[in-house]
Amino acid sequence: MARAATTSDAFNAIAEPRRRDILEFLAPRERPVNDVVASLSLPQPSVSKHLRVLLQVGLVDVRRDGRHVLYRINPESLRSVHAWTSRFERYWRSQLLRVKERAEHQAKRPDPNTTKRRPS
Amino acid sequence: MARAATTSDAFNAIAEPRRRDILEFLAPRERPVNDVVASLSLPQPSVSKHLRVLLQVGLVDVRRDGRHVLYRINPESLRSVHAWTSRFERYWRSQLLRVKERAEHQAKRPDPNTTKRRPS
DNA sequence: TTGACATATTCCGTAATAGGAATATGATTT
DNA sequence: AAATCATATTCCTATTACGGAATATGTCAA
Repeated sequence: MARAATTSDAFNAIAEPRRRDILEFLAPRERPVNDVVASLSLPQPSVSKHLRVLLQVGLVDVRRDGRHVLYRINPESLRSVHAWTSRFERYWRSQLLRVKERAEHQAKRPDPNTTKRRPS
Repeated sequence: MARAATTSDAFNAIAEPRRRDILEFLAPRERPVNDVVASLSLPQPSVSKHLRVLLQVGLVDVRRDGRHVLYRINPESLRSVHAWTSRFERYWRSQLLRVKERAEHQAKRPDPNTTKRRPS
């Protein structure tokens, strides 16, 4: 059956690194396509195609202004991904805690490699 | 060049919904392959293949115990994805704020389409 | 209308997927 | 050693993605 379409959901859409770059670039404010092209040094057709994917999964919105087409992120669509990863937050937190505890035990018998040092 | 390999990073690996299901199942504690098979009702070879992908990107770890092979999540690897989406948190927060403000203005001049209604 | 600018679409080739079925490998028990 | 249990690998196929190049579409200006 092959891999799921990139347009099937946000998870598939953001698997492509360039699309993540585009989203980051659009985050602060809406931008015309050519700004993306210039900023990321990608061929214009490539950017248009990536934007289309992002649009189809609702990660960006568009509006036209004269001959410019302005894209902006729809951050709401990223919440699903954020929410999913958040389910694992407690696990990496407890993992960090274990690391921290180990470090504190170490502190009783200090490790020369870990002690403070100034740049010589 | 075709799509990036599913094994190239966590983003690509979790694009596959079954792999996300597997990670959720493994989250509480390590499990043998057959538990995953039984729990998710997937063919065993399919599970083994998915686990291999997850292993290659570091999303899970393994250890052998007799004839069982126990997989466990490595939540640390999901932090990168969480961290990336977090960069957009402030944007959806302000988006929510705008929605909330609109709602409060609406409250002053109630919209009949929005007012409460009981099923007739 | 013609031209210039901005963006989108199409066509092509290559590469890589996930699923299914069959089979191989590894470990344990009898 | 043979049978059994647990897991991994291989082979096959249909589908799809991405990049590049060329071209189409759309909008404004002169």
